[in-house]
Amino acid sequence: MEGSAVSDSQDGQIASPRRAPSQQRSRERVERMLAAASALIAEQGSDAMRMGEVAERAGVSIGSLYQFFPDKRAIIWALAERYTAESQACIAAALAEVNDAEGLRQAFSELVDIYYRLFLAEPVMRDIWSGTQADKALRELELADSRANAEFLTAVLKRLRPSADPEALETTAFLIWQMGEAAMRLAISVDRQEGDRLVAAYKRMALRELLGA
Amino acid sequence: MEGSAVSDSQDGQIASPRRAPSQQRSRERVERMLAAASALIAEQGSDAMRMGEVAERAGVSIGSLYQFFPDKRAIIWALAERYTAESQACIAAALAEVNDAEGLRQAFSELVDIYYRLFLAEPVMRDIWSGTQADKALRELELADSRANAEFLTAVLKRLRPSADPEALETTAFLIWQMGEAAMRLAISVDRQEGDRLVAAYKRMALRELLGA
DNA sequence: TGGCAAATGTGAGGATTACTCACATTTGCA
DNA sequence: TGCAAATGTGAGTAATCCTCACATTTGCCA
Repeated sequence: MEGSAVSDSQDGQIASPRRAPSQQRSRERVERMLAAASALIAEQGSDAMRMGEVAERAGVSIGSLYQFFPDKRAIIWALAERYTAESQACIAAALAEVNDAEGLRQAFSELVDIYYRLFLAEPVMRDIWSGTQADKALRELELADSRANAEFLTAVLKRLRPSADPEALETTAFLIWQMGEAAMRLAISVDRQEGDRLVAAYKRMALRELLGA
Repeated sequence: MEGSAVSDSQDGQIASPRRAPSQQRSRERVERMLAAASALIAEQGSDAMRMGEVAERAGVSIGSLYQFFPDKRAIIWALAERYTAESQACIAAALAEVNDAEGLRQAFSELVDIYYRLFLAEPVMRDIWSGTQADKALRELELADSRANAEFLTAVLKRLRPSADPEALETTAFLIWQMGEAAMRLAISVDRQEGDRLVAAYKRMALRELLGA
């Protein structure tokens, strides 16, 4: 029982694949399952997504689905993980080279715009991040992701303001990041015009905090 | 069929009592149902709350429960509505008399503290606001509540800065309010010390925005 | 190449739970 | 007192997640 590759989701813990697909065939099938889940979430939201429907659309049996995903949340979690990994790389790249205030202003402004467009365009991401508050495992993932992203920001701030209290900078960066996600969620849930204004206001506030020591 | 007091919850719409309790007896029973639900949510969270358990603990049958609440969400919604009504009155009172910058600073600071303590102390409120993102009806309620609260803040800002663009003030107030709720949710999901720092940082940022024109 | 263990595939059925409904009881009122 | 409306009941229905005993396929080695 030890040494098994199995890792079930329990309580609020992370739900990784029940069994890692080792053969080419199963890897392809798992991809089909994820694609089906993604499509269904885009159409109706993750809450309305039925496991039977995912299996049917992926052209596999319900048993196969559960061979690789211990439960429904695990599928959503797997999709969320992909998004976070992608966006984290993007964020790291955008902030890595920033060395002055003007650079930070530009990079941050661009990041906010990218995120906003992503939220507007990606129903799956939107849905998953919405459910983030209710699901413990997803919330952990989002918090971890947010901390990681905030760290890139902290690194920039430490470069720009070496004399400031590092802990305070960390708190500020983390808060700004989380508030950004809150602002985005808010922005996409009101009409487009108000959403744009809200994002612009957030950007202004965040930059004031980041730049105006 | 017209003129009935029935108002079922549909899709993402508001779920009000299926039938308004008109007799003393039923009013007391509805109170017991709400109390039972509240206790169960405090113990295990609204997701784990079972309708059968609510009925049992309230000492009524499952049928009686559904006589007054069209579905599970309606009970949660009813509890949420009480909280929002209470806190809105409190906020309105705190902001009504504010007429200068120093008054705003004090009133806002106090409000943030009150809210933070409330979030820390009230597991039910915490749980309900967490689920707010996933449930359409709850989200509507929270948005409406947030807009109402933001309006009190907007009124103050208009008094303090009569020459500013009113629409911009509204956007700012709404955003600050929503970010506050995000900051609170974040603060209670990390350890207490970091939570305190996050709330303090939020307060500082919000006040800078509110006061420093 | 044959054979075998491990990996993968299957879907009927178990278990849980929100919710319904046909019928019983209680209440307010003329 | 009688009766209609309000209220109360809980076994039963439906929907859905997930399991499990068994079938099939694959990789691998003698």
